[in-house]
Amino acid sequence: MVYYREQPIDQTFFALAHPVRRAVLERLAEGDRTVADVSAGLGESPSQMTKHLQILERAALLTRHKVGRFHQLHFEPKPLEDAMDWIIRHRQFWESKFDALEAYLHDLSEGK
Amino acid sequence: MVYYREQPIDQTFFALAHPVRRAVLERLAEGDRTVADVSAGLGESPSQMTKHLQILERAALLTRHKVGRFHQLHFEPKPLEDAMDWIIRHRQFWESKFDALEAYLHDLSEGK
DNA sequence: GCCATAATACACCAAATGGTGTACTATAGA
DNA sequence: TCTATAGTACACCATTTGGTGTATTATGGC
Repeated sequence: MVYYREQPIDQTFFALAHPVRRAVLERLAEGDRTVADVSAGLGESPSQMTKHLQILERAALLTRHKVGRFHQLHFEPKPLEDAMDWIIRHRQFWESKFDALEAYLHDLSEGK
Repeated sequence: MVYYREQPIDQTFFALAHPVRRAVLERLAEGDRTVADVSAGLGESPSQMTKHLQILERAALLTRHKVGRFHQLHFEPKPLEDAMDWIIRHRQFWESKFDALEAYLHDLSEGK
């Protein structure tokens, strides 16, 4: 039975809350990779990588299809869109971001 | 000693991974509120709300200043900007989303 | 069949989270 | 001062996570 993080967006935000899992997504955003490929240089044990990948899979941020011994991992952007939608819906936040953009454009137009 | 979630953005994404904490932020985005105000109707015990608020505070998503017995909670958008920046940096994702965002901004500017 | 490799499964542990209940601190108001 | 209220602190528990090491499954190449 699953007790915590019942909503899909809970899973999404939680999956993003670890630097190794974000690094995996960054690599997958460039194209499909095997488990060994996305693991390279991250300093994680194979067992721990399996767990990270399961958390990303549970969040529907990646899917996989097996080719022989290899698992080809595929990035799925949909949950990320939903996460971003939640953030964007905070208009007060968005407006403060808009002001910064406006100021940037203003400075740009004055050649600063 | 703190073992997990050392990076600020880890704290941010983790803080967003619970529906009650997101509900608190949604209320605070409308203006400063007391603890009782943001807790109303969420079905959480006072103790648990204290913990949720500490997680949001640790993520720098809220600050507080005390007025008599009341804690005025204040929404801080900066970590949310950083979280959004991380998502945006995934160009593959961003391109698929760009059209929708553009339409959203257009609607916003027309007061819809 | 035999061996190497890709990846997961399982057992184990420390630490953090989600949640409850009770006690405590601080302040407002009568 | 007495009492009610706002909010936190603390103790306690089950579950999950982060992490390690070892075993197992599956496939490919010889």
